[in-house]
Amino acid sequence: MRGKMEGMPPTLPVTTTPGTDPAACCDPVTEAPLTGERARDLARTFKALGDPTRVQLLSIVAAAGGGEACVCDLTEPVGLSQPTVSHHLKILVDAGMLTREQRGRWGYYALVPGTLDGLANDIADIGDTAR
Amino acid sequence: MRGKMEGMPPTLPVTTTPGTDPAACCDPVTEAPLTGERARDLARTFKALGDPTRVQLLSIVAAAGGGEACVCDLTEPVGLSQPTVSHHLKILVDAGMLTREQRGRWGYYALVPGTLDGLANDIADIGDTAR
DNA sequence: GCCACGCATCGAAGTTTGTGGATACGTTGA
DNA sequence: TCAACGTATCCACAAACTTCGATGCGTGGC
Repeated sequence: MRGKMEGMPPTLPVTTTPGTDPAACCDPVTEAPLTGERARDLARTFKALGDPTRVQLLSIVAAAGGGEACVCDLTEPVGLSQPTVSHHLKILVDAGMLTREQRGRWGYYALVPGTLDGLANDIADIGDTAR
Repeated sequence: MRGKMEGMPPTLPVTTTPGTDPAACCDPVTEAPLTGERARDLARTFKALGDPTRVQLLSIVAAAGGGEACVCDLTEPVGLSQPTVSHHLKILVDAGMLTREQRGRWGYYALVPGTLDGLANDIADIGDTAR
């Protein structure tokens, strides 16, 4: 399918480079937009942020004094059990957005410096492709 | 729990405002970081981007000539069936990141202008809270 | 009026995810 | 040495997600 040449594209301005087959319904992908691997990496990060609890945890850690927080200060704001909070924190650590450091009895979570800015840039880049 | 005052915070610089109970393991949340509702909204957007296929679709649409693409040009790059691609596109539309317009026989998908930049700013804001 | 086409929707199967109770592990204080 | 504490891990279960084949709906050409 998609190989017939009956209907022509209606009103499209067609910015395609001359010589391209005009039989398609619209311009095919002009430039390679994102490799599959890059898309997978980005999606992995987005999935880690795809839960309200984790977004909240991340922002709490970011807003905490000293830039770090322990689990005991995180369970109450999100209103979930301690195992569940630990689970979410592990996902954020595995995604490379938080670090965990054990000091004495407590485990402290802190933001990994560049990741949020880097992610913001990646998102803006996708938008810039459209121009 | 978390109300005992036995173990004291080890080496924390403690930037807390004086008068705060120093018995906690670390500074509690100093400033309200993100309302639950805001976190939910953000997470909803992130979840929409939490699939490699959707990230790829978004970037293909962004990179397409004219800033829009029809389903017939999207199924092949992602290597999935047409119903599945339609499903992913619907999720992106519901998330407010794409628009769908029917012109003649074809349905065209295009980026919603401000959303990606807005999302990039939101992410950067969370990071800015930390520092 | 009929058929071909592009695409959305429906139904179903398999997988992943969120959640909490129970429990194990390392640390601290007695 | 032992008990209490802070957390991570294990287990189980319900809910949500991804995927595709089948089907329905609107548009366009004959």
